[in-house]
Amino acid sequence: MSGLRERKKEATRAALSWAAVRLTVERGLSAVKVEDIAAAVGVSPRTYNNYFSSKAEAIAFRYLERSLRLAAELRHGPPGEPLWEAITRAALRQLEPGPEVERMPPQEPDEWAAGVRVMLAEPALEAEMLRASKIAEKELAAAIADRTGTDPGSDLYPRLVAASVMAANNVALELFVQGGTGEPMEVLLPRTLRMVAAGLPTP
Amino acid sequence: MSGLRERKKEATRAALSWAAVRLTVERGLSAVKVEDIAAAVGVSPRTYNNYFSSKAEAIAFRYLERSLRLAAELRHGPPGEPLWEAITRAALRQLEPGPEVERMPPQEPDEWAAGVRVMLAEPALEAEMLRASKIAEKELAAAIADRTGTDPGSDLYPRLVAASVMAANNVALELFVQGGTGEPMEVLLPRTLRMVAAGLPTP
DNA sequence: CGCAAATATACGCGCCACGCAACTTTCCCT
DNA sequence: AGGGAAAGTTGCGTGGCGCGTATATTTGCG
Repeated sequence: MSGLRERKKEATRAALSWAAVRLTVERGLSAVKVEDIAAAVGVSPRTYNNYFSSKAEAIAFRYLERSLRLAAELRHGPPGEPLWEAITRAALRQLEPGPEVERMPPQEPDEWAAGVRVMLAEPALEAEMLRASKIAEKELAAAIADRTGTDPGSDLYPRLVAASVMAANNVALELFVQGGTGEPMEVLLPRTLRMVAAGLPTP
Repeated sequence: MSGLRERKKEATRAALSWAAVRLTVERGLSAVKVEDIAAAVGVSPRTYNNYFSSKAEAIAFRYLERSLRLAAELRHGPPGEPLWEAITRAALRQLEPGPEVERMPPQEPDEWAAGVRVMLAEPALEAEMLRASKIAEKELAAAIADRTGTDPGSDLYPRLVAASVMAANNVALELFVQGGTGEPMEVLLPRTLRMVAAGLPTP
């Protein structure tokens, strides 16, 4: 599992993904060629395609990884904890910056945030992010099914909870990057989760 | 709005979309070239690209249209109706086959259903369907905001409700096409909607 | 009936996903 | 430790696709 091979592979994948994000934020998606991303990491363009089958997939990979951590956290928590508390804790935990952030200190936070907004507006990106969401949702449904003793193949409950959690997550994230209110994710996310957990009666 | 021009355009778009679906169900996505779709409708390949920028988009268009009807139904219903009743009614209304179905009588329902399953398994398709979902979700959020007097730009409520409704819709649809239980959409959908509306406590 | 605008088509270019066949690196077993 | 198997990397080549541009054709409107 943690042989030299696997670790090197993951390092290359992360490097490619990160390079793709950085270049896209700097120049815009269409101005970045696959060749550029590969060159930035020091591999051949062909190798790039062994890791990611499109530019969008490389960029969305970072989001996918973070989303998958939600399900992983849920599995590794204390089994006795009430479901929704465990979910909220796992969701908050996923917000903590991973070890990859320290590699790229954002020197110009404002400019970078603007670039990210432009990046997320790309339709191709949007589709790939949603796909990542759905992959994570499947993992999450499996984890919830484990916890609640339901069957993800035939029961509605785990799927619905997983879908609702991702919905809450995405709504909070949207509102955050859109920056309407200045509230941080640590505030928005628990609020949306509480709302979907409690139900959504007309206010 | 309903000039000859517009209607012809919509007819061409629908024909292209439908041809794309039919050919894909018959042969599989990669075996269908854009040229084939254009030829089946009788327009040039370049014209095809004026309507849809990818094969996936053409296929997902039918799903998009149906999903958008949900928001439209919600707007055209009686304004006094309680929100969740209106939503449920609109969601069920959207299931009724549109006028386009009568044009293509499915001669072999079983074979066709199998083809649809294969089609939906394509990753590129999945991404496009999700994108369509999100477009519809935005419309739905706007409609809900109208009804409840909230602001879709800054309030969590309409976005969360819209996201939850689409989540319920998609979960029901997944379970239906996957065919685990033999229950029809008319049963699954109200159930998932009731669940997300009432909240999702641990069972 | 004729002009303006919108749409369809023809041509062409550059990018990109991917199969194939060598070559190199890592792993595992004795 | 060492050697063969397995996995990863790379170069080459190909076909399809997204799209810009220019031109022809059709529709809408006065």
